Amino acid sequence: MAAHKIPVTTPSLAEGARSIIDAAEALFSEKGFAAVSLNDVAERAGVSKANIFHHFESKDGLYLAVLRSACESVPVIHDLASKDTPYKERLTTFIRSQLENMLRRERVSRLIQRELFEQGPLQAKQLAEQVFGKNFSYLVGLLREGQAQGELREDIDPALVATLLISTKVFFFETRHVLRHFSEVDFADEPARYCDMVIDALLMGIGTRTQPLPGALKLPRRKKSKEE
Amino acid sequence: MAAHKIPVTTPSLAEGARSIIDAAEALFSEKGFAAVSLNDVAERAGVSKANIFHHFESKDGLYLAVLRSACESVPVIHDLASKDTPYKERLTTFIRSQLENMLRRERVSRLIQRELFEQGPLQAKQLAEQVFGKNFSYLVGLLREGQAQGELREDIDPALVATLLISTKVFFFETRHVLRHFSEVDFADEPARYCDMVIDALLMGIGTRTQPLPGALKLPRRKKSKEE
DNA sequence: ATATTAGCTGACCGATCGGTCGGTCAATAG
DNA sequence: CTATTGACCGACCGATCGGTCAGCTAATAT
Repeated sequence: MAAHKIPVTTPSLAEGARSIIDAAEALFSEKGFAAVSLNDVAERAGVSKANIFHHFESKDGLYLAVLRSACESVPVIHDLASKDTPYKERLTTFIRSQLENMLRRERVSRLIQRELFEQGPLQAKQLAEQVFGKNFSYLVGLLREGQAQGELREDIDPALVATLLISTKVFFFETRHVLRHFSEVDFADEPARYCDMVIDALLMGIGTRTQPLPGALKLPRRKKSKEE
Repeated sequence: MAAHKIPVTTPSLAEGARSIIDAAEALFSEKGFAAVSLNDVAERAGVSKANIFHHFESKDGLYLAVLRSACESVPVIHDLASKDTPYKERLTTFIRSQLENMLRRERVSRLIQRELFEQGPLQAKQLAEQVFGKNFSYLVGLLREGQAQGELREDIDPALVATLLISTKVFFFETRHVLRHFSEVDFADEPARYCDMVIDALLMGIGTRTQPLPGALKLPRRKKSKEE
């Protein structure tokens, strides 16, 4: 009886403000900041435009709030498996779940991604960079661990591999609709398989084995060269 | 005497129109379509706003013209070396020159990239996809060649590797200013070295060699596993 | 010499932009 | 009961938006 019809006027974030943020998030992530008018937001949220200014001080303020909410909602990447899980599997699971998260929460991802690529109001950019950086650093750590366990080449920069993996993930997310049109591509709708293939190629290498030593770096391998 | 003071009223594309396209290209690539007003464009081009409508039928028309000019200006990727050049070198040169081109022509690149990521006025998107697709297909061909010559694993999808390489290149271009802030990254200002490292890692693989056969695919490699 | 055309402009248009203001309404506090 | 407060709204503001229009000028065609 005590808890069956609470009016709940202010459920932690006004409810009214939430509907505005939701609407704004959808619109901003679709069309970008400049292309969205506050009339659009108000209409979509089902409130008056004046109400937006009651909850947020300006359009920029609203955008910042939206981005803040988006960044908070990005799931923190957690260590996924025990140490004795095969390293390749750990890496695959990690990348896979990251890509899956991006695809599942497309609006948020696009929002952050755009902020990363374009130059926005500094404060917003810092938010996005923070999320991205956390992601990046964790992956670098995971790769270092792989090196320490002797499963990854020691002579390779973990930051490079992290960049490579993340770029692959982001690029897939951003261009899968374009890739779908290409006759050469058959993985545009299979993110999991895509991740598997990428990690497989990266771990094994795409080159046929001609030199056994993994330590050989940079020396210009020349084979079947007729010159000189 | 015959060719030293020609008035050249219409040097193939109006000159006036060119200055408008130049200004628009700069602004659109910086801030995106919606955030640029025709007043900005007119001011930057040093013409009246009405003059823009004399040369182009609308803001969308101007944007399309800008994008068209940008796409045309993208250098066609040409076969770079003779067949007996070491394959790794050919690949490296190719990716390097592509990234260098992107960096050198930043405005154009950003314009096309944005069109690829965001959804624009269909016609514009098709233009960008065409440029991207040409790029992509050529790279796939180059990789197939590598397979035929026996320098690349046969059991790997060339389209996957092409996606991986292009994503790497694009991602570097888009986020180098962000990467620069990361303590783990020391290659944010060295595109050429970055390309070398990526190709090295990709060709050799980042994993330590545990199974000699390049034909072995997908079987879950387990080493030092205590389970079971 | 005259008509036509292209390049270009300032003045102007209705619509929409981000933002303000005065006020209504319901809930809570005293 | 009244006072206060926060959520909410319609009406409105000046500025700017994309776009139009009448007209000027200089080159070309006839």
